[in-house]
Amino acid sequence: MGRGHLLSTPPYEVETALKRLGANLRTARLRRNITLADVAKRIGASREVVGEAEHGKPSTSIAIYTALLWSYGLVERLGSLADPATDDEGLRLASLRERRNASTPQPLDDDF
Amino acid sequence: MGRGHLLSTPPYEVETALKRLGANLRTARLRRNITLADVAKRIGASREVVGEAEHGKPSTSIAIYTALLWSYGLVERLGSLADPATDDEGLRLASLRERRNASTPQPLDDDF
DNA sequence: CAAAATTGTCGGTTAAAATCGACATATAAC
DNA sequence: GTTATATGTCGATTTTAACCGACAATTTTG
Repeated sequence: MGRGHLLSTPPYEVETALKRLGANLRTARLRRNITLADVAKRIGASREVVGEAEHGKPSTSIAIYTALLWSYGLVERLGSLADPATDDEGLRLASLRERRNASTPQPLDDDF
Repeated sequence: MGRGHLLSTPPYEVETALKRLGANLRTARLRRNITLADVAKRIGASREVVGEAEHGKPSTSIAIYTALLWSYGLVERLGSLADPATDDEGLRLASLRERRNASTPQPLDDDF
């Protein structure tokens, strides 16, 4: 995956935010009294990657993190992360001039 | 990466949550009137992966998503995603019995 | 209309993510 | 103490994410 300049050494704020998220996920799991192996099986991933996510590993896929949120019933919060309605800076800029929608050549319904 | 059962076909709720997050990230970028190439260079990633993140690709690393939030000044919201203080289900369970630490199972101190 | 800018896509390369098995080290329970 | 459970770590393998360059398709601008 390339020499992953971002993946290996992310900005400090990114690193700390991920560590905090990982710690929160661990707390959520322990409160629910389930093991790494249990939740890993439930989301269809290996036990290792779940442990790495709980440590805030930056190069771990967002699917792992999101599936953990989902298994704890917290996934709907993800969609409000960059919610345009609460993006104050964006709202301010949008009120000045909304940049017309960028190119989207073909629907191409991406299903990864 | 293994046959990535989760990465290729995540739960429906996970998929939709990621697509919504990606769309929000795109809106945030367009409002700020910057290009994919600009933000990619700013976070130290390739233009492609940023575009993929804006499509909600599950197998993309969380570092990309988080760096985008960071570049838009929204990264602090990530840490509150699974915030133990607002995890109602977790709080309810924690009030019953906290699994971590809390050794010495309190041999039943029913006073009176 | 054409030119410019933005975004999408393709082929090829490289580094590493994710998996599995087995074992070591906590941690909790007996 | 001992046993059982949970988590961390290691090596090896397979899959592929992320990179780069170039080009195609799209949208915006003049």
